[in-house]
Amino acid sequence: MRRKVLEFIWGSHQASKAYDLLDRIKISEKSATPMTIYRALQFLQDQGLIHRVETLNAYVGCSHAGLQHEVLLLICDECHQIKERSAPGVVTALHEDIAQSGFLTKRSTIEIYGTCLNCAEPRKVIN
Amino acid sequence: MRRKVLEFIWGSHQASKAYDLLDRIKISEKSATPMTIYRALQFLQDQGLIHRVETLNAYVGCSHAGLQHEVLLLICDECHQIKERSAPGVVTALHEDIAQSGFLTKRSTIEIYGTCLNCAEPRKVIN
DNA sequence: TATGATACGTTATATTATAACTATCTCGCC
DNA sequence: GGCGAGATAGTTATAATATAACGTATCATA
Repeated sequence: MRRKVLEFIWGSHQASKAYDLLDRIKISEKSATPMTIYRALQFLQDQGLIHRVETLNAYVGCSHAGLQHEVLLLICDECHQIKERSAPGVVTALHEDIAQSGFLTKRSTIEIYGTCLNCAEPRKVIN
Repeated sequence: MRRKVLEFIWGSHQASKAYDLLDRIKISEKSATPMTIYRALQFLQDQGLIHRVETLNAYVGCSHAGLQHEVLLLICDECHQIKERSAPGVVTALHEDIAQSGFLTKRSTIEIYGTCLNCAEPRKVIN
């Protein structure tokens, strides 16, 4: 079950919605309900295999599975593809900056919207 | 209506949930429904008077109303108070770093969880 | 064999948010 | 004064997202 959910999520560079996953899972697993999906999603998050995209109420595969890391998601407004970026330097700088105000960071959600390289320079692709 | 919603939100340093606001508004405005609240919230966001806390599905007053700014929320796990921090330097650095990979940032959501100064050093308060 | 842990099934419900249509109010303008 | 346009709010219904609570099957192993 969990594997199937993971495969669906990994099959897309866009974020997957829980109920869309449910619809797809139901084709082969007739007994699937929302619980089925949410349990799988919880498990996969616990294992660090997927991330939840908070701004979209959706889920995306983790590109650095296994490694502990700060999550920084770049979400393209045009193609809706999501890239996970590891920018430990800047993120650490951000945390240190925040620490100066006396706030002890435990975890952070950073989701950035804009235009990805492919969508910003379509000519490179067309010509 | 909008003013009342804003007052309720501003009356707390914690995030306000839409349906909690609804319950409170209903005391004086019997006709209030979810639409009432969500319309007010939308308006207040458009005016830059409040921010949505994506990780909590909740809303918090903006401490820099009127100014255009990157939003960076510090959320304390202990007291649940939320501080809005403007850290233009680091956030700009983050955007520039991301720009190097060819991604053009339009907007970002940054929500950081941890322990605030008051909760981290309770002795300062007690002694 | 008992038993405890794990994964999944099942039913119900909670929580968050929007669609679509209607009504009212205000204000400028003829 | 009366009319029309835009803004605000009322009303009804429903969509979308997520969890609670309890039941069942399987399996390793003490």
